[in-house]
Amino acid sequence: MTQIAEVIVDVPTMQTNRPFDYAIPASLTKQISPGMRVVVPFGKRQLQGFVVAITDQSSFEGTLKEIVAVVDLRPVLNHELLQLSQWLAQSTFAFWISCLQTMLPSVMKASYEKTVRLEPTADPKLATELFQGKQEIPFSEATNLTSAHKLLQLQKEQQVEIVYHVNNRAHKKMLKGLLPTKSVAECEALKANLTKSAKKQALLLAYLTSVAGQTEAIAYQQVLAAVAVSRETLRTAAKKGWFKEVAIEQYRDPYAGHTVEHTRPRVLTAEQAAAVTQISQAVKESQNEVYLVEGVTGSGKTEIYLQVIQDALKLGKTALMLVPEIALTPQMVNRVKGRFGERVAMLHSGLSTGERYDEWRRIERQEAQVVVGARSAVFAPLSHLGVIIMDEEHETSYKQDDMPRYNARDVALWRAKYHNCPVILGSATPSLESRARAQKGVYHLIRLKHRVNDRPMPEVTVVDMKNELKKTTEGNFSELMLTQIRQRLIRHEQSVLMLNRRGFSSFVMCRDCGFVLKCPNCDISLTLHMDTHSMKCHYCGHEEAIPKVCANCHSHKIRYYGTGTQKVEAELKELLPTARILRMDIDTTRRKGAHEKILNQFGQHDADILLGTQMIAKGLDFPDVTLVGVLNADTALGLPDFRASERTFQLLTQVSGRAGRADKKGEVVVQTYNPEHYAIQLARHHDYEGFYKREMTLRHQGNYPPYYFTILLTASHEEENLAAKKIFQLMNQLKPVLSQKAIILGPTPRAIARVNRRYYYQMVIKYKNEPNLNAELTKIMQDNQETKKGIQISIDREPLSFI
DNA sequence: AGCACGCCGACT
DNA sequence: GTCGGCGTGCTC
Repeated sequence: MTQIAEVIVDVPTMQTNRPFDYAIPASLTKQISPGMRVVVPFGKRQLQGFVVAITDQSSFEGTLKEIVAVVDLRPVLNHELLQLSQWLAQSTFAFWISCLQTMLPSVMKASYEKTVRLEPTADPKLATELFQGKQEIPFSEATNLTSAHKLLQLQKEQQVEIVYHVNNRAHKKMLKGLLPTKSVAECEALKANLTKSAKKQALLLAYLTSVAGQTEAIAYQQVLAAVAVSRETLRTAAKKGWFKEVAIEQYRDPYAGHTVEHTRPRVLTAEQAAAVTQISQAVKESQNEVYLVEGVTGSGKTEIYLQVIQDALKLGKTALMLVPEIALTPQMVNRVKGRFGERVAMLHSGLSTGERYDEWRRIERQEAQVVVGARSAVFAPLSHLGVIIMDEEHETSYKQDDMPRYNARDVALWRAKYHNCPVILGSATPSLESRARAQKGVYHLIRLKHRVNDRPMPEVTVVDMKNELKKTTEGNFSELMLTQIRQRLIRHEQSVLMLNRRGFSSFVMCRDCGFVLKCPNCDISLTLHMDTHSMKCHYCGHEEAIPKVCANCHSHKIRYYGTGTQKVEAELKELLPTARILRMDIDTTRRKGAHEKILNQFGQHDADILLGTQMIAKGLDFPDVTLVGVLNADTALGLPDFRASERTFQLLTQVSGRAGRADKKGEVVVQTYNPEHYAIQLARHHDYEGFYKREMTLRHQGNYPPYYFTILLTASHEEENLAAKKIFQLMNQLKPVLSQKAIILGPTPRAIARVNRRYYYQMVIKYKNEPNLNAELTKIMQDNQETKKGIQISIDREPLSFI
């Protein structure tokens, strides 16, 4: 009976979002298995696809086509990851093929090429005129020289053939090497037969004697370094059969040249030790539990992670540790590499595609048992997972904002369930979703109340910028901030200044009283739309005129708010001409490695002040930094997002953690127009629990997460009215399916309504329990593909940004 | 996504 | 008459 493979083909559309059946030719039956990539005919073309199952019958009525080739010797996706891909596709409303591809290094995605090949029977004139003596030319080149029609005609006349190529872009770095085949005795015999003048060959044979019996291949490089013979001697020796010449696969080592200092486990505090004991027990007993580790910066979360990993390794299990991209600093990498050495694989955006592929293969071959990486590392092909760790669990970068729109936290929880292993979610400022689950007892809450060595928390001073403006002319620096920076300059200590760029000039605020215009229906800040010269709420669509006077204090100093890093740098240079300033923002860190370079410079005290955007809030730990200044704490508060307070609290807490070390006390100065705002006041007192309680009350009142689930639906079209029409139609389609308890916000135009010549309209569904919602949303995705007409629809489950 | 098929207007 | 524009439907 012929075997049949169910294949997901590389065509990301709704119509092809299902397995297609292919016959497995007899020659391939032995080597093919689910999780392998294959090349299959699809229409006229050839495509790459993934075998997701093997069966012996098909419901397809026609005759099945045969699989052309198998790409992999071994499956690139195991049973777990195949199942995960299916779940991911369903839960994020993405194409299955997109999910399969995001789980693998990008080089494993096929590239396609279309060429025209000359048939032997062709007119000789064609060979010179069109093909210029070549046998095969790219299709695009052919159409440049002649018309597409003419080519088709030539194809019908069997003068040319149109060929579709599927290229594998992943290339392994190969080295030539030798594999010893002769025994010691054989080597001695060969040596005895040599003429006296054959000194080099004698040397080589002596070497071969020393490695006789070794089953591992030795790279030529290594041989040449050990023995004074030339490449040519090796070549002739190989011909004579003294050894076997083999190709050795070489991993690109992204850390070559870096020396990593070996580190030992540190002595734990009582709190840390209790945490490690509890979690390691769960690792040992394969319990699928989630531990939320809530601890301020400096409470030693990383050491807990490392020791739990160590315990997992001792049990022969593996560990996955996820870290936000910006926190993957050399300091962080060295700490893990220093502890586990060769057993660690790193996956982050700093690697070249080739290096990433090599790290992935080291994991896949079980040569690495610990994986540290950013979002996509959650798909690392580790088997026997003992623990999954997600540091800075609240970070929004764990959510991917294009297809598939997955949150690495959900994937981590899924994998932990599959492997029956614990998950550690760590943060100084947990997301309300996670903290609330800990409250309900779904997660175990582990609170670290003390810092290692009982270091005091830095003192935070809040400066009310409304008063400052009355004192001086408009500027970004308060008197206190300047005094503090000057003090650091005198003491040869360093300062870190953060300019919050979130919500840059998108909202209007009164400079006298800090009043921000809010929507009367939603209690969400209104967004300034310069295109329509109005203030809009893009939750409910409310619109009003841009105010000329403050509705609260009738001041005329109401304006949109924001400033750039360059401007601040210039201002700072004028105020403090002697200070050496380093600027770190998107502009100065665009080049690869620039980020690291700036931090190194600052670490070597090449500058007194580091001025930057949010990116400086994480991962940097410099002993001489005793002042952290936040220039504008409240810009994010003005954002039309119910998570605005949460973000502000998290950011302030995080930057505060950058100030001061064991020996030098740190200070934090926060400038704001909203000094009484609870997010700022509670951050000032390092009171996460207080913030959690306060914010939960507000979320409860506003019917927001974690009390409600959310879905963001977006429709876009080049013509505004068509996009609007579609979103209203979708709302009408969904309404009858939803219960009375579901809340629909909108539809409204998106804050930046037009992007890339397309208009965007969106609506938000808030719900608690809607059994029919998933099916209807899936239907919407399918229907839309059939009646497209230029309309694009996207569905985002639990979006982290509503802008 | 491509590619074919089909139908319509604009030309050698 | 035919070339080439794009709307529609299919790919195991």
